[in-house]
Amino acid sequence: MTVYSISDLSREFNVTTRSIRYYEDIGLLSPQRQGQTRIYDPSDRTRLKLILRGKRLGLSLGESREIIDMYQPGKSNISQLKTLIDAINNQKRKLNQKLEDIAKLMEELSQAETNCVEALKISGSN
Amino acid sequence: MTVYSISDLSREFNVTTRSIRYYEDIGLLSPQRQGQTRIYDPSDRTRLKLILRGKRLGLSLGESREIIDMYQPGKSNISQLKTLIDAINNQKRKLNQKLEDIAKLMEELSQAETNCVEALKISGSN
DNA sequence: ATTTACTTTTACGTAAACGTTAACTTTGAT
DNA sequence: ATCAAAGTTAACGTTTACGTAAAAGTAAAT
Repeated sequence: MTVYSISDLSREFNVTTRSIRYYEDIGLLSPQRQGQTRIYDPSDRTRLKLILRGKRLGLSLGESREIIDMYQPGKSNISQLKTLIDAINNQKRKLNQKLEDIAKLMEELSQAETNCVEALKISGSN
Repeated sequence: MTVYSISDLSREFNVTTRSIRYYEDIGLLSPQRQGQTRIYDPSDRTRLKLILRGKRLGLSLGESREIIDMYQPGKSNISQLKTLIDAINNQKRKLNQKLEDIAKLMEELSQAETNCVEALKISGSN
């Protein structure tokens, strides 16, 4: 069974140990302890990965928490499940908006790049 | 020539006037004045739209500024143009990372949704 | 044994991006 | 004329997500 120290994860994902402990403070992680020392297992590592992916997408830690919680429905009754499905579709809508935004930005950047290249040509250099 | 008041834009894009004035404070907008009152033209409106799109993508206001600046190369010499092209491609790389992240998240959410629907079926309801 | 590297808790500090009064002016409507 | 709605500046407050010591425990290596 693989385990990780806090600096293992810190190095692998290029985050400070301060951040990792902070994620624990707000309940996003809860590693085992060996005495005082934190011991992370693969599932902790996965959660951290999800948190960081969320960050890259501009999610707040709170939003990431919501999404991560969607993966473990736990002991849910029917109305809870329905609520969850709604929440999931909500997230999907937001993500689709982001896809749209990215597509537009990409196109505009390509246009800007073309303009630059043209300007370079005109200036007669390479 | 169309112009907008601050509350016009506030309503249209669902941001507070405080935010719009803040964007001006940090130099992202610079509307004309009619006496004290701010008057926004279509290009101001476009810039605001770009800022807000950046926010949805999780960009900081500084990052949005950088990108917006890419659209008006201004009076640039050759080495500046080359630097700009590099910067553009850098942004594109980041955006591709985001696309990847979103694709994974989407898939996982779909999986989570399927699990929910299955759980609902098993519980015999609809 | 002691240096070195890693870990811990505690706590104050900080940058970004606004929120929230307050106190005041301007302007269109009645 | 005056009242309400919208605009202004100025300034302090707040939340999020950590940064940055400080002081101390632990474990492996020399």
